[in-house]
Amino acid sequence: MDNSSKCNYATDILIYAIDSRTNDNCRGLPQKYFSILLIKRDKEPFKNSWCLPGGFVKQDETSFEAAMRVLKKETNLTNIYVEQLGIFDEVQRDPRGRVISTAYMALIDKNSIKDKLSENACWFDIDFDEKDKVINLNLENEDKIKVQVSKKLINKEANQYLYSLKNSENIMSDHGLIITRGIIELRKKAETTDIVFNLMPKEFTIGELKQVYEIILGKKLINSAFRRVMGPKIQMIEEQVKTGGHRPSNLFKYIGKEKE
Amino acid sequence: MDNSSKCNYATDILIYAIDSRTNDNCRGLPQKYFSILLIKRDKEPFKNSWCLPGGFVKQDETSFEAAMRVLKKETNLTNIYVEQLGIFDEVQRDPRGRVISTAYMALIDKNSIKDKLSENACWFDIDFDEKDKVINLNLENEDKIKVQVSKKLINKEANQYLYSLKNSENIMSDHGLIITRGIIELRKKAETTDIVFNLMPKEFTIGELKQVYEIILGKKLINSAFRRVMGPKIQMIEEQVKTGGHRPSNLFKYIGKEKE
DNA sequence: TGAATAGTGTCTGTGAGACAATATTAT
DNA sequence: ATAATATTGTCTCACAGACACTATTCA
Repeated sequence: MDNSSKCNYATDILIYAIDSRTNDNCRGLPQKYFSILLIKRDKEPFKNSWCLPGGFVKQDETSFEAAMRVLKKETNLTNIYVEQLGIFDEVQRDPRGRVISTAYMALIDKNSIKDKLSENACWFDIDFDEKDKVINLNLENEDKIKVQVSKKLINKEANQYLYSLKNSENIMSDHGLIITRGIIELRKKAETTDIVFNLMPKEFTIGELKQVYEIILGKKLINSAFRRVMGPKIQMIEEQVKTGGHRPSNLFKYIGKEKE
Repeated sequence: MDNSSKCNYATDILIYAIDSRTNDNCRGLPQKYFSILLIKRDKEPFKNSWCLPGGFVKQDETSFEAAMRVLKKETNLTNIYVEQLGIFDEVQRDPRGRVISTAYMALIDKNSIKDKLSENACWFDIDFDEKDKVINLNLENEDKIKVQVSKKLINKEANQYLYSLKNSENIMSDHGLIITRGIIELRKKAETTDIVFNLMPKEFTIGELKQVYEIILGKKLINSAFRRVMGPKIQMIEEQVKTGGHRPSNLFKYIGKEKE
């Protein structure tokens, strides 16, 4: 076998979580933010830009194992939801030469992180705006990262779109595109599965759950309909929580669908 | 950059189509079969086994471009539905050394193939049986290929399963697993999108369309409900077809949903 | 008291499942 | 006539959207 098809093989992992920060309004609930963990690069190429946690895949491991290794290093977590997003293999995506990367998406409950983040890691708030043909993604914390992705329908039957990077600032190569694809995938699954519960703590109120669904789906939900749908999937716990100047709420845990 | 993460990079393409063969019953409709195109290997490793069309990815092309190149070579088709299925990168999957492969799934209308298949290519009928924890896949034509895949729930919330190869006969390395994953993906999309129309000719009867849906979904559908759902997506054409000892049927074409 | 959220009730329309009934052709 | 499929109609039930109403807490 000759060398003509040899590529450097890397992995990148999207670590999404929900951040909860108190509001100005003393009676209101804390506001929730959808966020992603990024790393500040300390060497070339893209020095001082932000990038996804990741690295090269070793000869004796799969990209999944490599992604788990990176995840554990950054968050010290194991046993969480991880899904393969796909491969990113544009010829020119890395200035160092041909580097292809398998991207994974992880969903975590931020409260479960006990250790301090590494010095160059940082959670960014996600502002995601999907229009007909363009997606604007803004990530904000220490830095402001702007990404623009164009969206083109390529198969009407299967509702298949082609996403491609238009601009990106302060972020390595195609990582803005990968993040966008992850959010789209998450949104899609949020509408058809209970994937969102992977972002929740073990115990939560229905109000919190609804907040998280609203952030992920990018739209307001109807209260009673939401409760009706969630009802069979969750179970009340004895304890209650008093969160401010309003009626206290019950805590629930996820139990899955009643029948299947 | 050292050589420690260099992999041979390949692509494999699942080419699915519907085959239509006349029945014993002179009044009945021709029976439809779900089928896949395989290639008989003429060299080691796995000489005389069957495998997916594929090959190595060149330095100046993406895996998608490589897959399109293979697809054109085997079928002389372009401009058809193709979707990335994911990467298969188990360390031991190829005896020649580390070879990773990005798999694509293509759906075609078999009637659109005008050229003769290459000598070592052959369409296999698919018999797919998904049980609770095991999937049995049998492919039949010149040879009989048997594949057994185990299925394990790994995330209840997202309805995420891990599929792994248990046995496979007459087929190269993990290609039986890749085919299985493709069928599962197709089934899932058949329930939520109009992806099935990619397997249909431009003009078809509702009966034919229903037959194809029934093969893909692996279950019988209710006639009137099927027509009700398909109604807004299709449009009648002037011509009719007389297909046997029964009322002639109208021809339809796909137009997509009325409103969106 | 009133702001803010928690939780319940109810009306209505849509859409799927089930099944019945009619239509048309070739043998 | 009869087998086989095409096509239409209709009844019921479940469920989602919409919105109103009650409950409870703290400032």
